[in-house]
Amino acid sequence: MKRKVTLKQIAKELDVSISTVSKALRNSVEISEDTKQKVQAFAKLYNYKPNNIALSLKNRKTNTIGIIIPEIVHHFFSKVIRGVELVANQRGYNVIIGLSNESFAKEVINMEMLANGSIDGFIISLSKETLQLQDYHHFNETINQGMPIVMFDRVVNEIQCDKVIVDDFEGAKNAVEKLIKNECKHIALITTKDYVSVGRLRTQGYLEALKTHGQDLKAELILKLDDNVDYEVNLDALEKEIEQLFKSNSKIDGIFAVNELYALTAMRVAGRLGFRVPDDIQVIGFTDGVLSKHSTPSLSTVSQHAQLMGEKAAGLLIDKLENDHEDETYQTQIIASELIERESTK
Amino acid sequence: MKRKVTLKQIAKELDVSISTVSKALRNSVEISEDTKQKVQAFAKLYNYKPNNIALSLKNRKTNTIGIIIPEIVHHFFSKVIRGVELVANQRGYNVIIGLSNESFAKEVINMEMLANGSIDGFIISLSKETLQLQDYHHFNETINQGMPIVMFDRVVNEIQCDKVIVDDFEGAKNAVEKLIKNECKHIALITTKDYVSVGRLRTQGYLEALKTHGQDLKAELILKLDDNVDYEVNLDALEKEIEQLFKSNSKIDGIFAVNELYALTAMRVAGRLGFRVPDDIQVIGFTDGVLSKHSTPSLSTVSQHAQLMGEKAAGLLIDKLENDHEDETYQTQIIASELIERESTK
DNA sequence: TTCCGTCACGAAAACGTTTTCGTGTTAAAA
DNA sequence: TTTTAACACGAAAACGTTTTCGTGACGGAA
Repeated sequence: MKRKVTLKQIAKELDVSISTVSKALRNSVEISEDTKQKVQAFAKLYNYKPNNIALSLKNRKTNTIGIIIPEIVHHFFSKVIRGVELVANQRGYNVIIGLSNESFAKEVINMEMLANGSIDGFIISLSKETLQLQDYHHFNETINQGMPIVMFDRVVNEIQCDKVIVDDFEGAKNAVEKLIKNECKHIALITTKDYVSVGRLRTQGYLEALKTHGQDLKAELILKLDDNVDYEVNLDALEKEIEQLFKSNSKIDGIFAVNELYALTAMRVAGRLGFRVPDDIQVIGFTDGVLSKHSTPSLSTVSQHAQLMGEKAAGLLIDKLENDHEDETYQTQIIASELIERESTK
Repeated sequence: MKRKVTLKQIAKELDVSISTVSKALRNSVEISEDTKQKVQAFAKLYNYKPNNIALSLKNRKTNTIGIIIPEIVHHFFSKVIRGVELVANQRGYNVIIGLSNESFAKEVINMEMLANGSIDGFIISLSKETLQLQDYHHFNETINQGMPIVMFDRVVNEIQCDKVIVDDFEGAKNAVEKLIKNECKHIALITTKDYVSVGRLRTQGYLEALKTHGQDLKAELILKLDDNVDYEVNLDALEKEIEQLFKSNSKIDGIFAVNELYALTAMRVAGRLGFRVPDDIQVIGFTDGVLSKHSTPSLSTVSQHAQLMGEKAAGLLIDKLENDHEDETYQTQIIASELIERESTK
């Protein structure tokens, strides 16, 4: 077992100073050709690679970015990570992940753990609990210490930083307009409670589309679900809620759901109740998920371009890092969503 | 913008030495109560936290583990990561990710990038290309330098290290036996080419089950797909292959597929060809996926307990790290798979 | 011969810690 | 009064780099 070789060891072996070795390896003009050759050959032989930690300490720069997300077993977030990793790698950065698990406390802990020198900057999507509590001190403190943050998807105005979001409002509006254009007269909305910013915006998009096209808003067509319930493990409850929606509104002919699971479950419940999709009821979801593509019928959906969001976020962060934060202005990049039409709409 | 405060700054401010500050903060008996109080109060006020990088350099221990996987937008792998992150966090470690994207070169690059001091050990699942090339030098070099590796799922005998695998053979055998018990007489296998170890083992499980129960093996019932084709983006091609399988074997009444996508697609194709699932054809997949649960009919499947695999892998790695690698023996932990019966089987 | 400039290299500081060892002061013991 | 021990603290090394600055040797110019 050969431990990694250091400059010091090379220096000793070759009977020169550490400085000489370092310079020789970096091809400094200060060092004679002879010595350079000798040192470089030796280094190659022993597969010398500079120690990253030492470099980080010296340069006060880790070339690592931290990404904190609520959940990783989630198509959207894993695609974002892929985007982040892609450009991070291209630009010589590593990616370290922290999962908040939708918990405020874990978000704070994770950030504190990483903020003490382990990384150069953060990419973050807020946990639901943080959104509820509206406690953003940990972000502001981090920013105050000179560590840049880029937020994506679940963002919040109270924090001054770069942001990457999808046009939730427009995306939802387009989706609902599509349903209207397809002659749906009674479009239901399945959404979350308002504290999740994206849910709120998508709800507003729905409202706006109705308003624009002169459909009146019927409160009984809106189902607001408690997003704290994990319907992924509690599917029955979700189905009951949706079934209730159908039963008290027999004329529903269109559904816009703010995420994939809601949309899919709505389709299934509709089918069970004897409705045909898309003939009787058309459905559009909001997501980057894998379910939409593979369900039968496949689900029309508003794609968020998650990977692109990750790429943009990483790009923004690294730009800021390499400009030495000199740019004190913050930008919000909006990624255009895209309506992907599949079998659940006409 | 207040930069993070260091020991040196505290020392200067309080007019004591750096050593004194360090000791005071660690509650050393060498320091008087008075001084301790003063220092600790000051540190708290300025929110002093030791710099991780400096600690890493000093202790030659980063408390970070690297996980290298072929793909992150994948239910199985993201669940593994969740498991890894869970126990890593519990035990005070961070997790840094590298994506090989199924490429040998990227796997090597990623490992080299991390092996130079950034992490204490690796958790890895091999890329397909690595499995094909059978070039494992980067693993052996890493291990030789004293950095422990734990492999999971896609492992290989040539590398001496701890491993965590699922009982692919048994899992497949059980699944096929379930089909046999449910009176399937013509069970087809949809699998990958043999270089992916897990595909090979599952295939063997299928063969073994047939043999045990006296069914003869019909080569035309086995569909070996080229796993290099990304059928996720090339669904049509996959459907065609499977359709071909059905058409040339009209008596198929059971299907065992080595992953979720194959199983799901088989169900869909079967449906299109007029077969009813599970009445005419029963289907079992192999996966930890989300598709199985939400498809209609929902898919019976062999669960791999991905998160548990991640937890075990992290546990093994950290154990080895904290025993100072003194334990020179390697173990292979086998996670029992579990047949989850849903609607696609009787 | 003297001076100066170039060449090739080494010493040392710095990044932020922890820890070992040394040392000056004070109080108690002889 | 002298010796000793406890106490409280500081200096310095170490982790592995990079970089600035200093310096001795040597050759050429004056």
